[in-house]
Amino acid sequence: MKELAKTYDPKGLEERLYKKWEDNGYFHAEVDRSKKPFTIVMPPPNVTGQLHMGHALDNTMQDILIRYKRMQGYETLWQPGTDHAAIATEVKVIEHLKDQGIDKNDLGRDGFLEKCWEWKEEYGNRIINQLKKMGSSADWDRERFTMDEGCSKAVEHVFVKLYEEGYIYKGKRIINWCPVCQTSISDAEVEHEEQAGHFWHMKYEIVGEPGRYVEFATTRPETMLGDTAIAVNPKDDRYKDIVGKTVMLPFMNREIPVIADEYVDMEFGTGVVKITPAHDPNDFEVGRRHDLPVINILNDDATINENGGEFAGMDRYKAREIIVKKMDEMGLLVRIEDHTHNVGTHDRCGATVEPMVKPQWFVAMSELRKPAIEAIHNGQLEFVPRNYEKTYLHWMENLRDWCISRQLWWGHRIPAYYCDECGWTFVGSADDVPDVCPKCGCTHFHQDEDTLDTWFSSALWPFSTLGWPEKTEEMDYFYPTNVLVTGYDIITFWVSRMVFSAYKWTDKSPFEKVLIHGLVRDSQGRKMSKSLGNGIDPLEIIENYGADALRLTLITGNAPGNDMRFYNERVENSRNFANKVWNASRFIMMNLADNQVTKPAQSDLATEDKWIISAVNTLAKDVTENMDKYELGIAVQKVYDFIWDQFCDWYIEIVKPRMYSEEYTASKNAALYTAKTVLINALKLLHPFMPFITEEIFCTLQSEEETIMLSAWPEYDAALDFAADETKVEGAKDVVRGMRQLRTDMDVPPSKKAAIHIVSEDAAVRAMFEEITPIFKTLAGATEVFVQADKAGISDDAVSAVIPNATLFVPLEDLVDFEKEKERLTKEKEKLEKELARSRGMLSNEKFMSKAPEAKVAEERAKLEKYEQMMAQVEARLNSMK
RNA sequence: GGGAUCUUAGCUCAGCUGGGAGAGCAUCUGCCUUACAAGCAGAGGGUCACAGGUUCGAGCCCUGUAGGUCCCACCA
Repeated sequence: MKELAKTYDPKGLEERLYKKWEDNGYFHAEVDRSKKPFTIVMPPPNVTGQLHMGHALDNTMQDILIRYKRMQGYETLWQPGTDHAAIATEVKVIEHLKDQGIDKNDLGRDGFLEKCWEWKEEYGNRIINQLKKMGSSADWDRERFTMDEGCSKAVEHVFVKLYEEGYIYKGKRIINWCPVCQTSISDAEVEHEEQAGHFWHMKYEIVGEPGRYVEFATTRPETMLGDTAIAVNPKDDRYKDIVGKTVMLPFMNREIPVIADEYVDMEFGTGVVKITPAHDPNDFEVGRRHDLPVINILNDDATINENGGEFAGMDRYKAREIIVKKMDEMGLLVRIEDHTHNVGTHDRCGATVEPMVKPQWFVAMSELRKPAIEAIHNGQLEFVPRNYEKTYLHWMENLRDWCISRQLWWGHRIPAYYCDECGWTFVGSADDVPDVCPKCGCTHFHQDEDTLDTWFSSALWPFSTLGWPEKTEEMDYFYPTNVLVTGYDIITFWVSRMVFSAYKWTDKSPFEKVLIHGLVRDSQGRKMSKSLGNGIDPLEIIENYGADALRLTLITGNAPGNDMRFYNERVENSRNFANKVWNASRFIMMNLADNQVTKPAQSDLATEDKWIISAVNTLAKDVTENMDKYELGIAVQKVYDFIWDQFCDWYIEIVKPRMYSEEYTASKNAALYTAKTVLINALKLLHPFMPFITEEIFCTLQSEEETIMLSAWPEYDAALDFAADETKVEGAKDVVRGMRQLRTDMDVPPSKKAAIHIVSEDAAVRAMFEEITPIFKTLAGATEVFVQADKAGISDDAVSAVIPNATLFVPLEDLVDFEKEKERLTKEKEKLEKELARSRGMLSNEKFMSKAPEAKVAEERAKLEKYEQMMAQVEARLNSMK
């Protein structure tokens, strides 16, 4: 067997093992009807993105689930791919071109797209390679891209169908416009941020009644240039008489009507609102109700356009300043109030969004969302944790139509074609565009300039990646997928849209569960961001500590849906654990050496052997349960505790003398066999979380040809349940701890002496004591252990029999501080009293007795009996000390 | 304004359907014991935010209060 280094060094090893896995095709999934499928579709990272902690967490969780299910014998497909990330990529490419002194518009559409594809070729594999460094066992043979041929076909198919069925329409509606990116954006892409601003109280003069004014307040004075009405509440008596009259709009010298609309809140401000249908979503609605003209006063870059009269060409904020000044000069500015209000900003660039009226493409949501809402109510779709269902439902229920057109070049171009002459519209694939316009007979068509929102293609991801709309074997076998793992931040962007799309096109939910995780924050709880420069690079962590340590850190101590803080001390602990596993394995391998270990007869197994076998058996059951409930953090914590606290700190220590035996005895064989098998099972349970180190050790123990990846997940085996031995060893541990404590208190050197205090008259307890004596001998320096039989309990002879090598007996009273002991016993008594009350309470409770399973009742009875015994002993001891 | 969520050890956080308060880090003590000092054996430290309620029993369930975080939302 090969020698292992003294400390675990993941460098080189991870790369080597990953290559082995990939070369052997272990990640690859095929349609195999003899097996049950398990599918996860990977949230596609931005094609030109870089791995950050969010990806690291997301992918680790998915990889854990996939590896777990794979070991359980499922045909596991982890479907990977990348997203073209329309605006994110386009912005990057534009910046890159700018550095070279090239302007996007000079290149033209085709030239620019060529650059984008070049960019994609150059960086497209970067993030994939980074995901591989994490150990991700995705089926890379099936890697997809949202703009590859198949996905693009799916997108076109969906667009055309939705259009034909009337769900997609083109309309002049108010949309969010980003003046910096020069494109429309959807509601979900707008972030509202509170900003300090002003409330400008101004007034317009009523036409025909010189000297009479209507006062109102606004946060955006410049929009007055596009005002087409003044509105009051119809119930507002203050203004009843002016409804129907007109007021004079300064600068523009336009008469605009005073209208009455329920939208106006009488309590707020002066109860009067200026109406600018072109630049406010509410005003737009009001305008529609009253058939008001829509006057757009802004250019695409948010400067005032020719409709703004004398202000044309000015920046929006400059215009605001001057308008306020002039209004003041005209005596139309009443006062200025400080006011904080919510301003919409573009989540990509941070620019203040301007509501604008533009022709855009929309998806009508009111019908499509229905099954997606119903899915939660009928349980076809479940979130983990459940409370995110509320977020999802709330969003779904309050949804407006989805603006899907973007004024970008990088993306799926809208498959709509217009006749050059008459504007007749054809929606369909390029090949089907008619040669002659059926309306005017002209033969020239041009395609819509806009592209689709990047989430339009993402919405189809769970099935477009499996070949849909073609009828594929994959679609039939792997779909619907089992679980989607993603952050709560994109439930609205992505999850909701996948769900309604899936119901529309496949008639079912795209996944059974959505496992939600939180954000990875820095050590101070801040979001990791480029601008703060507080991002921790996962690759750097991998370089310094290894991928396993990173993965463990991301999963430990984190509950689904909760944010987590990331800092190096936590990774160090994970790294230390990896080292612990490494060294424990190394120890076992050293002792295995050239010995031919054989399966021992059950009679050769020592108490501690059965204990640890039983413990790992129970562990497998518990961990499996946690995994099935997606409690990954709890699952790995249990494995961690088992390996470190039970297996290393107790089992290996207990068993050392047996292993050191020169002669190859049955006892040594049993210890080696037990250690090895328990280690292998523990490694398997750990493998989904820490794939590399477990594979390396597994292969060293077994053979290079094998892989832990495809080994069978440990299953609970009732035949390996040795509850009695677990109890014995747990008892022995208690006594050993007590001895250590006593020694510390007495300041006795470890090799000198110790004491065991037996408080039992029970022959069975004495027998058990005898059985576990080797443990005391090992862990407490046996040959010089001092034992004092309790006065009420065992005779000195009995003790001698138990520890034949004991050389000296010292009366306990000489070792123990009498007062301290009394204090301890009193506390013990109090504790026991509480326990007794609890136990008696439970057993006398009707509900508990009638509902609790029998085993639980029996357990409680046993406990009560035990407590009663202990109580009697404590009381006897206390009395004897008086 | 609506909704969600959190408050547990000095710090960061677990705690699954109510049934003996936990981990890591930090602190302190003693150990280089032939797997591991990236280690071992221990210790200290918590009115589980506060106040009520349900229960034999509450960190967990209910109500209220205080404070924090996040999401959604058109108050001009």
